[in-house]
Amino acid sequence: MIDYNLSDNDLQEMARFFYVFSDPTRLRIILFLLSAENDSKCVNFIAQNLNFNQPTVSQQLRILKNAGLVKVTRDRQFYRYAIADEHVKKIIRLGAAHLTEIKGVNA
Amino acid sequence: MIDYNLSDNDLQEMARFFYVFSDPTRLRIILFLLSAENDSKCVNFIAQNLNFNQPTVSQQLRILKNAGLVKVTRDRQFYRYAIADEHVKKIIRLGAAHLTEIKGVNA
DNA sequence: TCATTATATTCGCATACACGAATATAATAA
DNA sequence: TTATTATATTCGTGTATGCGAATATAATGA
Repeated sequence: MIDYNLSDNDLQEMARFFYVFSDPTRLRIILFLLSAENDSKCVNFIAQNLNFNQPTVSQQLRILKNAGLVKVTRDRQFYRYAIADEHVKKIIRLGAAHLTEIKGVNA
Repeated sequence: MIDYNLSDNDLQEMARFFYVFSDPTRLRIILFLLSAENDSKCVNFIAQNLNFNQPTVSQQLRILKNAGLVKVTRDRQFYRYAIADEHVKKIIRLGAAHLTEIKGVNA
């Protein structure tokens, strides 16, 4: 089922994929985008709602875009971002499951 | 289903969880441990098979242990490591799925 | 006890990263 | 055209990280 002999290249790509989810700021943005998956959100809206600086949001969205996890649509002078990969939700669910498990053990 | 309002603390823990999977060396070790899940493997065996230095393997195993993803058992002077969290396999499968999807798009 | 083996730990270094200030770009509006 | 708005990009800085050399620790064996 699992390929245990991935190439160095594949391994690097996989690591790069998980890297995207290894930062709290990016996770916060991802969760925000997931929270209303239907309507995409522009940069300043995200920044204001999550209390981040605009460049911070812009930079993290670029990382998400390069990883193919968000898609951008242009609406006049706005860039609207939305989650583009269905794996994102699954990954977040796994992360949350791990969280509750850890918590359950310590509680 | 998904909690979109996680605390900063939870977010940090989740990020820390995904961070573990964001390095090719750690992924290689994880895959190797998963490849024969039943018998746990000692450090030098892993190092020799994967062609890594012993301290490198030791350090990465410590990260995996601190994250609660591997368990250690002592066998004489050997420390034997094995995957301890069932989420690991699911995460790897998701990463592999993302890989093949990316490849499929570019092929 | 002394040597060997297995593993962990420390340390230094090169690299990657996140972020905010400043700036650039681009579209809209007056 | 000029001002404003939205976003991207650049740059500097502090911090985290991975790794290998060297060393420490601990168990076994002679």
